[in-house]
Amino acid sequence: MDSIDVPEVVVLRLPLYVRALTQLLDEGTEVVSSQQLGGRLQMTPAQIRKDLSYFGRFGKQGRGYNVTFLLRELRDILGLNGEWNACLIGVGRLGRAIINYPGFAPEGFNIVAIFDGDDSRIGTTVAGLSVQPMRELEETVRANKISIGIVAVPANQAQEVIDLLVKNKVRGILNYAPFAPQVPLNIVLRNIDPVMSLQSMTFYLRDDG
Amino acid sequence: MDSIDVPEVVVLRLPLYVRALTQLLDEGTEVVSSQQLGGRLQMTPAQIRKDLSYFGRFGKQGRGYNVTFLLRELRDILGLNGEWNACLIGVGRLGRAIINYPGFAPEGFNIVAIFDGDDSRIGTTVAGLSVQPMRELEETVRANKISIGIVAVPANQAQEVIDLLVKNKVRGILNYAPFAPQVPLNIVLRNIDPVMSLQSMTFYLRDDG
DNA sequence: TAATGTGAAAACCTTCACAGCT
DNA sequence: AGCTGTGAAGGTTTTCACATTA
Repeated sequence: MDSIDVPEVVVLRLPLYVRALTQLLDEGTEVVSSQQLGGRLQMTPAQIRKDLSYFGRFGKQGRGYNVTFLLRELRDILGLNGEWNACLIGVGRLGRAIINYPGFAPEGFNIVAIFDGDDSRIGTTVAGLSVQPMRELEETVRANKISIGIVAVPANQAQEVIDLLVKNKVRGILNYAPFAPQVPLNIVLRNIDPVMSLQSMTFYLRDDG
Repeated sequence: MDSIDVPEVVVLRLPLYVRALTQLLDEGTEVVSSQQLGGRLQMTPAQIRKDLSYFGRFGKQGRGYNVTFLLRELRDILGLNGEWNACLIGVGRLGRAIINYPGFAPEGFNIVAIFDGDDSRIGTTVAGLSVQPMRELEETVRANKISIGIVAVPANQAQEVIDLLVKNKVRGILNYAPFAPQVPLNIVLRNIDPVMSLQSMTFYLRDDG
């Protein structure tokens, strides 16, 4: 393998390209140049070409990129052509919003099990799934080949939930709890934290910025 | 002013420090070193010291940082010691989840008005606020000094909503719609996009990563 | 002694600019 | 003629390492 040396920032941008290309496809565009793509995404054509060059040569000189082809390649690189099983931990207000979010499934992310530490919620049904107790996590993760854990418990319980996921070989964690998790180096962590987003935004909004 | 030259990455990390310091304060810790803080946040002590040095000299050699003091300073730098008024556009499932999210208000972010383009929703009440039609946005934004717009409409309507916010002098936009918005340079945009987070995560989860 | 604050060095990332292909 | 792919240049960010100070 030679994908060892792709900068992480580049990987973070690939989904953006996937988005833009999907939209272009919907619009019926067959070919796109780095110039045009850059226009949509507000980035330089050179950056797009350089990013793509880490993975291969997808364009045609003088012409640009075939949208369908590039899209398939990028989805392949990101591992998006299969399905991913995820579990959700925490079925409070936030957790229920997450499980009802209609954006995951069409992209191949399936929440196949839900857990909660609160006994009164065990056995209730949310979005067609029965809420399971935490002690069933190990078995369920294994049986369902769950590789992603979505954490939607209160901040003060989130670290122990994350530790449990890690112990059970869940390597990808999407954390919605507003705190800074500690995870081993081999775990892929993504935080969804709107308050933090706002807190850095205000720096630029103060007085006149 | 001399804050002109603070790298954006640094500003993006400040809220993380705010988080960690708040937690330390809760735990009763009075003084913290860059070493300890780095341990919690999984970053190097040098980076923390360098980041802070853009804004002033907050520590004491041989000792570390006074938690209360540093927290207040950082909140000041970020403009978090006052209140911020925001409006929400889109009161579908996602919008309702956002307005019911209990994390905003304690941090000084108040959603004071909600809008929707769908006539059937106008006048209904969500979380104590009456849903207003889009045409009232201009007046409401002005009257309530709204500086942040939270966008929770479907992707295909999001650009026009953002254009409208921009036209009405809303300079900060928190976008939940899964697409790549185009905004003028002076607008501060933050995207909340869990699917994109997952799509870059899977790159590292494929085969053995 | 212990930890900050900071120039300088190293690493990393973006942009340039152009050869080469269609 | 037009656009890609890419070394090299330029710029930015991180890390190092140490003088300095409580």
